[in-house]
Amino acid sequence: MLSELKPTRVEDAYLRLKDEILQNRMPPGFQAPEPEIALRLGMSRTPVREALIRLESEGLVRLIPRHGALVLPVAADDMREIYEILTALEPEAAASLARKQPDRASLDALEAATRAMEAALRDNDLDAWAEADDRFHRTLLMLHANNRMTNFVSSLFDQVHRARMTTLRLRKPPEQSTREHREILEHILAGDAEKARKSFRAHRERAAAELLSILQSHDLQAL
Amino acid sequence: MLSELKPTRVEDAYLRLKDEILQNRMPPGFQAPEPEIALRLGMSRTPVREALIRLESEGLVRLIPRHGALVLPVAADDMREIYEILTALEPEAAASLARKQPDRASLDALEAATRAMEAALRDNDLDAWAEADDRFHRTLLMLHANNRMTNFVSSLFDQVHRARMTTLRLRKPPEQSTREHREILEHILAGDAEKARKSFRAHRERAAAELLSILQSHDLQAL
DNA sequence: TCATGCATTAATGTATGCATTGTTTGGACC
DNA sequence: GGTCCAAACAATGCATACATTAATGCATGA
Repeated sequence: MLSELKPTRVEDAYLRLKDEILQNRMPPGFQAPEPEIALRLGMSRTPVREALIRLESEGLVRLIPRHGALVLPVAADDMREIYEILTALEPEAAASLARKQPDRASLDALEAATRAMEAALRDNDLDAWAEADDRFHRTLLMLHANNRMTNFVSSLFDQVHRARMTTLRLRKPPEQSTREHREILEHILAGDAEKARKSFRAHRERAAAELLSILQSHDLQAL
Repeated sequence: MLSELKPTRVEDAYLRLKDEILQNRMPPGFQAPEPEIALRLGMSRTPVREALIRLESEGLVRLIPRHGALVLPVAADDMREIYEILTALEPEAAASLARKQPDRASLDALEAATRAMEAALRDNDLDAWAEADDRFHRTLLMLHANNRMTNFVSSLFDQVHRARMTTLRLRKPPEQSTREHREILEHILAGDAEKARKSFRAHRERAAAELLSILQSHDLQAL
């Protein structure tokens, strides 16, 4: 009845374009008209158009009337907006998770991500660290069971992805950040909602400040 | 150069459909295929399609493969999701506004909205009250200058709009809510970020509890 | 050289066409 | 009457066509 198993071109275009943007193969400032993108993707304008609209609603791209799609930079002010929202939402999710006292199994994924961060830190493998960090945050969201929040926050993660990749190597090893994740996890495990919230909030506030300061000191106004 | 002043059909379709949904002229459960909607709006499927995609991303509609667009109900669990997010975000905006100490002029709109609520309460004009309430919340967001937050929260307001319209008349006059708005405003004016945050949070938590309890006691699982 | 305006080009917004595929209907058969 | 199947129907996803209109290039003239 409801198969739902047919990969549509819109979906394909969406995923491919998003990937190109996040991997910086279509860097900020890159601009192309619909027909050109359609040509590159080997499909007609119609599905490309719909994919672009979606990317625009997620803040990765801007559609400029006669100039095609522009891959947006993420400027310092965007970071401010995004981190402000993350600072408000994620701690809420963490607190609620702590309150819920989910079964150990659900938390295994969080535990695994945290361990992966710690291991990556030891190995000095920044890419692995970033991946694990991302996984931690996304897992936490999933466990929290608020779809609207999950989707929205995910799109924010995507938006800062490039910036974080850049700054990753412009800063000291993320020891503190790793410790904070462990701490948050402990509070969740202990079922202490208030501490979880506080820790997470501190984590985000520190991360935001650090990111902004790196951007400024390297004069990276926009990524 | 950038005129930006041409009403497009997509925009027209979007606004008209959204209005019909919010005014309950297309009630939850209403379902129609693209061609039919296009016919009703007097345009081709293409712009209708794009408008529907947008409405879907805002959570008002769901596109079901062979059955057209379905106007979504807002169920109790959706309320939970939405209010949880509002409870986290709006107090943040209020706090930051208090911190910023904006010039009196910017706050006039908030003051006006609050006064309008108080007046509407005296006159027992619930529609006017609801309008003023909505205006208060939207104004606060605007003043806060976080576009991502503004847009997202606005879409959440839209989603609960119908439910609030219904419950409006199933409860006692919103005296407490009105008082709370006044209180929040006072804290902002006084520049007390923490109190503003606390008040707003309490406001949202109470409102959420009230709404959910009304829905339950009237057995309105979804609106 | 630089500004001006016209002709050309090209991108968008929208309509329409078409193939695919799921849904529904009308019987035939039990 | 109920069930099963095939044929007709219909909606979607995508391609393509087209009118509009902004951007661009170029020629012209100051």
